[in-house]
Amino acid sequence: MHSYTEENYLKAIFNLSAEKGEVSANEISVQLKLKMPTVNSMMKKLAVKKLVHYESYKPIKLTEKGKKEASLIIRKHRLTEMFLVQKMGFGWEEVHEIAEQIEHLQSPIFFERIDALLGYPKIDPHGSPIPDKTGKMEWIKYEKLSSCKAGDTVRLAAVIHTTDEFLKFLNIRGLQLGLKIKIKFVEKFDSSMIVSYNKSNTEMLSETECERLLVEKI
Amino acid sequence: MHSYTEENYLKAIFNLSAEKGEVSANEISVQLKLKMPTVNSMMKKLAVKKLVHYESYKPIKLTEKGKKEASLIIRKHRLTEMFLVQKMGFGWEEVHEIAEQIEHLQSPIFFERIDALLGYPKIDPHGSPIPDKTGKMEWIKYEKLSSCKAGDTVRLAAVIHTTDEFLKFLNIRGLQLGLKIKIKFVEKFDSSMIVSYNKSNTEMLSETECERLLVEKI
DNA sequence: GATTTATGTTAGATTTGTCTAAGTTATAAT
DNA sequence: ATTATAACTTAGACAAATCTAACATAAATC
Repeated sequence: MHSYTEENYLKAIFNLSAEKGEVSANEISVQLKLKMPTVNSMMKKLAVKKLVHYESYKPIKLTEKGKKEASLIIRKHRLTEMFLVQKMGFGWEEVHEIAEQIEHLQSPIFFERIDALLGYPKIDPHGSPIPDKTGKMEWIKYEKLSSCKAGDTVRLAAVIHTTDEFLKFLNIRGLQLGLKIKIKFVEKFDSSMIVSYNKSNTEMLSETECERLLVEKI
Repeated sequence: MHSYTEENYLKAIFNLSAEKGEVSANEISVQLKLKMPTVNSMMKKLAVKKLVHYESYKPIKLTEKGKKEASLIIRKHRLTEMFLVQKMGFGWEEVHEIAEQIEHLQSPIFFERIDALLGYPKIDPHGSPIPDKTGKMEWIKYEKLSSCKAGDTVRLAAVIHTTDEFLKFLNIRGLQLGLKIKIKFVEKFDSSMIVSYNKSNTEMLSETECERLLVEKI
């Protein structure tokens, strides 16, 4: 179908344009660690294949076709991450790199089997939604922890902008999805929070950290 | 390390030269479905990398380094096949194609985990030995079923020159590794055999089929 | 509004892995 | 032993994906 390389572009564009619906060529080049002319020529190629809307000097958007293709790759990525955690005993901080490779496998039966063995999961180990077979994906509307107030009690639902380091940071503090967290205090000048959970733990979380934690109010 | 393409050449050369210790460029081109000049230029490249011994108009041999690299890819392939069968419920006829892709993953922890989850298996689902981490592999010296005589009782130990079709053929007849088989009769003119197993089954196996079944005498 | 800076584009080179066409060497057949 | 066939090599072309250098446009700043 599409090359490994094209798939990586589609995924990058999808992720980078998640909020605004469009990306600059520059952002893509930073994300994929490629030079701008490389991105430029790939955009022309993807435009010919009707995967992106591309006009000179304008931001890049995925077409409907492009979005679907990207979603299906992300589906494979997230199913794989879930399988690695649930069935192979990996930590949530170990799975990204492996899934980056497995997501490109061309084998519908392989991913169908993973899906079935996992019981058709709706979210991945980081709380991100897994697109369905048609490429549809729905983000449940969680709040950022950073937007909560002192006194709120919330449940940790997802981690965004995950890096191995941040996930290890959460591991050390015993912070995992589903955990009930009580916000004790919000520092005025830097928006850091004092939170408690698991009956005994009390921790300070910086604003950056709170921006990356999605929660649902209880 | 080495490219996906180079890995496929190494594996092909390893498999094709298993018996004689050397291969012709022509055999490689047939195996990989590539034209001869393509193979020729790759041989020069692999020779520069000290992975093969190559001299004009002479058969191709893997160097020790080349053998080790090839064995480690085959190790990943066979571990993967075992995992797909034992842990994911695939049939032995379904796993080759998937393992062909997974064998190229660059992730030592992934294959170490597979190995551990399987309990460090020594053979794959088709009875082929799995090389160890240093690339060493030992074929237990099985006999071909075709070399056995009427009256012999044997245990099915491995299937060689496997194709999906042949494995499905065995599935239909309930022939699986470990099975005790009694040779009832050997037809003189075509070397086909009448065998019985599982108390009730009696089947005729052609010479070609018997050549592909490795057994140990009981 | 003019100028500087950041972003985007074009042109052309490079690497990898493939091909076809043409020529060379070895092997098989008469 | 000569010839015919099969196997191998060389030369040169091509596509994919990358790069650098030079140029063009848009955005930001003064």
